[in-house]
Amino acid sequence: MNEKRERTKQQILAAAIDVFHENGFQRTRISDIVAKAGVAQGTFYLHFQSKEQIFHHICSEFKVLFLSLLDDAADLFTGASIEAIREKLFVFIRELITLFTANYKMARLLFVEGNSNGGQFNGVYENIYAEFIERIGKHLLNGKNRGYLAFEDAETAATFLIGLFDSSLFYFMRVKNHFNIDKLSRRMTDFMLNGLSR
Amino acid sequence: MNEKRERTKQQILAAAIDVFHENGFQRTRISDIVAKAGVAQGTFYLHFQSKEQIFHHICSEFKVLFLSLLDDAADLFTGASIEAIREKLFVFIRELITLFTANYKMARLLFVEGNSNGGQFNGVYENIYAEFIERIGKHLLNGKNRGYLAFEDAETAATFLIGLFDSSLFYFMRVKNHFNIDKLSRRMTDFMLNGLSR
Amino acid sequence: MNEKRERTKQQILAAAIDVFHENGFQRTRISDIVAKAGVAQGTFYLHFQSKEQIFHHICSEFKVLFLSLLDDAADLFTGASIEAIREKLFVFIRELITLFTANYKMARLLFVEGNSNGGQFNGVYENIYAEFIERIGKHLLNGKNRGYLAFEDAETAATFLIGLFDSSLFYFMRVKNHFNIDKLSRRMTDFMLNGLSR
Amino acid sequence: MNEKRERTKQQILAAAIDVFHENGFQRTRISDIVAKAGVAQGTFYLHFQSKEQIFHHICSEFKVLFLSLLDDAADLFTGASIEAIREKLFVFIRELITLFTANYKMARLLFVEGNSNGGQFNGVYENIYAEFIERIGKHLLNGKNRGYLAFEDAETAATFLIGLFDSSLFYFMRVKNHFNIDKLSRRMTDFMLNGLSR
DNA sequence: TATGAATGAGTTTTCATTCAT
DNA sequence: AATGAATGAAAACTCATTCAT
Repeated sequence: MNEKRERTKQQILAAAIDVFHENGFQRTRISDIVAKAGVAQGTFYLHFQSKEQIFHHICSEFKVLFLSLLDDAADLFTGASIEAIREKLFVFIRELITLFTANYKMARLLFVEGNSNGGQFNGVYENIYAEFIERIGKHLLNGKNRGYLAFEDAETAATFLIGLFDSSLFYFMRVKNHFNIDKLSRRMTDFMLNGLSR
Repeated sequence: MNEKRERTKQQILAAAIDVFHENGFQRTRISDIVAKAGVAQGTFYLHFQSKEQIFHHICSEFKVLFLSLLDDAADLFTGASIEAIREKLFVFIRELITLFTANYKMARLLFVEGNSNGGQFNGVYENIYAEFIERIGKHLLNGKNRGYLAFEDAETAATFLIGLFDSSLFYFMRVKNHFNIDKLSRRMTDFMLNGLSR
Repeated sequence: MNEKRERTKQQILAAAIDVFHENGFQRTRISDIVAKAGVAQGTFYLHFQSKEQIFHHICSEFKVLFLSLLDDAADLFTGASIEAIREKLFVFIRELITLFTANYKMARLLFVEGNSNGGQFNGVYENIYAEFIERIGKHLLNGKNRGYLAFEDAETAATFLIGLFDSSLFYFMRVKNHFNIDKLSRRMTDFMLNGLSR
Repeated sequence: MNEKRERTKQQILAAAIDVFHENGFQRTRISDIVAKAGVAQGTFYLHFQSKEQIFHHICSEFKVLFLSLLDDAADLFTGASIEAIREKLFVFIRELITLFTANYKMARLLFVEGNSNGGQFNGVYENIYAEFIERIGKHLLNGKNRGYLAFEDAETAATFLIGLFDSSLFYFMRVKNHFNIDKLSRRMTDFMLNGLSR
């Protein structure tokens, strides 16, 4: 019984991600979600309180995945040599890209849809973006202190890296059906490390 | 007479930019716009055909400003020396940032709001973004051919530059009340050129 | 087994009386009733056919108690002396008030909730009210024929007595936490008999 | 223009009184009101905020009429003789009955519908009922002090009078198509004054 | 040209009732 | 007999757009 309930909830979630991605938050109707999920209108409200709430739920789900990846990157820009650092950064970026591509729709909901819409979901977005920048900024300082990196201001540098990462990644995911993750990760890594060298 | 009409239209446009920026496209009501503009509900439709149309109008207005700047940058990455290129790039970026900050709300409507919302305005956005990438990509090839720049794929490199530019610029405009345009332009220029060096 | 079933039904009934009284018929949800009764949603429909039906059931339950009291009052206003009549009336009124206070919520559902709500339950209410007036009217005629009472029209007089009784009793039950039943019965009796004297 | 707006509002109000009276508050739909008023659904919301609000509005309208009648009765039970008092009371009751019959539907909404519905509108009802009782109670004390009336407790006596008045009046208005206002007023007056004599 | 009252289609949400377990 | 998940019809309310003045 409980298992079936959970299955229904997952159906609704999956359908919601799809139609939110397709039509945007505002333009998707609950009726779109339930139609795609194959359940009745009222069933939606057994599992979620409102359209807003399910959107938050989806964003939070991706946020957890994303932040756990950030946690694993604690010693980014800390290594025995610039080549060791390059390798670590490459692995990290590849993991990030893999996460984003595997959850493209969710990622886009949080990072793009969440960023617009006149403040309605800016809380979630700004919160996670600030976290992203702060952590990368800290790691960058490590690299600078060890003499591997050169930049004037950590926040600015972090913003450059992250901006480059998210904006171009979403571009590729949007316009290319498939792209070589390894190659893109490598190019990003090189561009970033070059950008932060003297 | 005609002058008064024009003034009314400008009032509506200015109000629309404000409330679109504040509440997002979907959540702004025509009644919000006309209230802020100080005109009657019906007056809106004497000047614009629909909510969609005024949004497009605003985006187009910024698009014109933006593309004319791009036109001026025809010989970007073409110069007598790397330092000459650096200076040209710096000037170009500073002009871009100046344009974006002077028209922050319009810029954000086009680049952020236009990017989300499930395809409703993706036409405008994707169109201008593609143009941006294509032109920068061409300029980059010039720079590569002359031996000033090193990268494997022009589209990828252009995407990096533009992603870095727009994503981080919007971040600064959103979270900082004021920031030093010169300094930011300089740092971006350096980061970009370093990123594109061997 | 059958005993347990009956207990469940009583739980639902008790809960229904409470929440109907608290929120009114329309505003109580079946989910409120079952929540208070501590049973599942579906269980309600094993015992009652609908929300209307349980409301009717409750009203009928009180109606039975009420009419049996009326039956006992067959020889009201029939007595050896005005003082004997006064005593009989006093006892009758006291019994009525006792019944109403002991079943305040049910009484209010029938007499107040049943009187409003645009005809939905007016059948039950009007039926019992008409019965009330008719019987009291008949008793009053007895009293008049024997020369104990004076009034022009029995229906009018009965309406006065009953109106006075029900309206003021509900007022006291609503605004006073406790009140002296004996005293109120005595005052009502005196007021009524005085009102019906020359 | 403004006049037409007002006319529309009055149409909606009249329709609302009708359908509230016919179906009760909960069971009337906005669509019923606007259908009867001959306007569109949205027009309702140009004039009233919600179903609750228009109900309050209607009750308040009657409340004003009612309280102004109460104001005029300041010297009730104050007179040169019991017969003078009887005449004053008769006039007052006749005015009240006239007001109630002329505005039967509104009166019933406030005094009956407002009394039930599980507390949703009890505020309005209880407020006006308490006012009624308090004022009549004060007048009664005057009559008692001058030796014209006899009763133990003014609140109880007032409650009797008012209960008799409202409950029986609504009964007559409900079951009789027409009734003689003068005759009913006279009978009520006599019953009340007799009821309050030794 | 400007006004603002009116329109009515469209969407969310609620909740009595059903039914598989 | 009891459960509680699922249903879907019904209703309030919003708001872009129209149109008479």
